[in-house]
Amino acid sequence: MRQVSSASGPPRFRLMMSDGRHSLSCKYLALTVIPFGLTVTFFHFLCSRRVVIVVDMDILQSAEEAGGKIGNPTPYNTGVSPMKASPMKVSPMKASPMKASPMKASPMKASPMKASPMKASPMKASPMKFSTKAIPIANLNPYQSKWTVRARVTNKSNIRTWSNSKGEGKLFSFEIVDESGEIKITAFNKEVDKFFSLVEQGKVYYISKATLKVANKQYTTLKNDYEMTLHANSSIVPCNDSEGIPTVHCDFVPIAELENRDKDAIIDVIGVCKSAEDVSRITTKTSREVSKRALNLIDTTGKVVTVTLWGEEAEKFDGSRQPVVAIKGARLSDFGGRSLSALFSSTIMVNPDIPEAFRLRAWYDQEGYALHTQSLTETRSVGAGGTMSWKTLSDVKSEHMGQGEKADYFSCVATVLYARKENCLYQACPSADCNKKVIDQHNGLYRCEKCNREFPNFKYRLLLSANLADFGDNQWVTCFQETAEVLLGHSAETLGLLRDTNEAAFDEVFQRLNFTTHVFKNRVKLETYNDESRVKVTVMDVQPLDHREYSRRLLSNIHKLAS
DNA sequence: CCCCCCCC
Repeated sequence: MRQVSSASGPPRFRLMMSDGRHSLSCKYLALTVIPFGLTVTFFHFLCSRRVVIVVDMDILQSAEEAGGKIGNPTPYNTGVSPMKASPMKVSPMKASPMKASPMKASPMKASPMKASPMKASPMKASPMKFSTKAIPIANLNPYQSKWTVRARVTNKSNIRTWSNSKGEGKLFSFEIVDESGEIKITAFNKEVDKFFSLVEQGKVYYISKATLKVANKQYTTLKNDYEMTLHANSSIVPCNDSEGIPTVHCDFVPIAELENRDKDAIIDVIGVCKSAEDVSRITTKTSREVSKRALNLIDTTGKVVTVTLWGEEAEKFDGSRQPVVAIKGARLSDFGGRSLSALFSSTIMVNPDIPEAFRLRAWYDQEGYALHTQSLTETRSVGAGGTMSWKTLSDVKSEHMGQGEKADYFSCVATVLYARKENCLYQACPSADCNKKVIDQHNGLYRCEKCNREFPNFKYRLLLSANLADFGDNQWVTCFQETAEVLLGHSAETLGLLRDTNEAAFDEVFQRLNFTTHVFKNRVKLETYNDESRVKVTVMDVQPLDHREYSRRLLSNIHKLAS
């Protein structure tokens, strides 16, 4: 943009713009800078070609820096330029006069150039025949064509491409809401170029001349029988008067309440992101790669729930400062008990400017952070989906655990009284994934019956029997490779070598294990061998004891017993 | 005209 005159009266500029595909050179543009000056981010102007142009203030600033002088801001409705009529007087903006609603400085994205609605603007096709009388969204139907709605964009998608037997192309969609209802709007191909950057989440627009069709209920959660498709003559014009147009409305469900909701329910949730996973890439069943990131949200109910974000949302999320996260339209899953998954149609708001968020922030910073929390989402559920619960060793017997069809699982805090070093190591088949014990052929070869092969070598594996005790009982358990390595603090390989070369050091490893306390996760199952049935307890996981957490749990148990 | 909402 270049300033071409700046006498008294509004400055005039020559405007040249490019969106990378089209370029436009307007003759002269009558600029009327409104009093809020540089704090205003967007202007809506009409140039001599009767094209609505949205100009970012940054452009004006860079124009100024580049040598142009913008001059003192003049009130928008003074000093009508040589263009005779003030642009505002003929523009659809009339219905929403800027003078009546000073725009707030808003942190909008600063690249209006990306896809400016120039050249191919709908305004050109039918200049200024814009009805300013908006009708409610709820009154829209496919049988009337002359309508305008005034509504707020609530959920704008990214641009997506498709390719199938019917062809290929790109599209984006968004949802709009007014006081009467909501509707989904989709733009394809050329309309993507035309409208994608104009349409901003949270902003209010006049929208007209789009095609209405019956919505496929299979794909929408919106309460409307119809949806819109934009076409070449469709018009979307920003409206600065958002009075009476609702903002995004959320019905937040307290996290503790999620336990009582049905699987697959679409709900709104808000919580402090207490912790978040790193982003990771997973491959879906249809072998597509996608990013995911799980967040743990806590609210004043003291309960935590895991929410999974996908794709770009997962990648860009920053949980490092424990932000308040609100999600509109997450889907409730029964994975791990109760968990949530963001959908493409979900709106994810980080530190939203709403009272609930401020309340949560204050609560968390003052007390929530210290709370001993309980998650609705049972992470790391070892075993076949069964939930882990805390048991004492006497519970194992008194509750007849492991006697049923399926195995039972439990966690316990227990102390190793004794671990058998005899036969704790065996010589296993060296091939990957086969841990079968090999038979020493005493000719330098080891035979694996499972693989039906002889190998010149073997690998050591651990099968450790240990006696665990807590305050009420004791229990023999079996630890296989991984858990035994954790308990003994050495790899099976090292232990095998130690046993064969330094028996004293080998004994010392076992001595050190005695009377150490850990958190054990176990599997209990009735096993029958040679017509003899007995309950076997297998250790699935060993973790160090978190004394703080353990004490809290004991206190909580005392509390329950006392009440 | 899309319609993907996934993973443990």
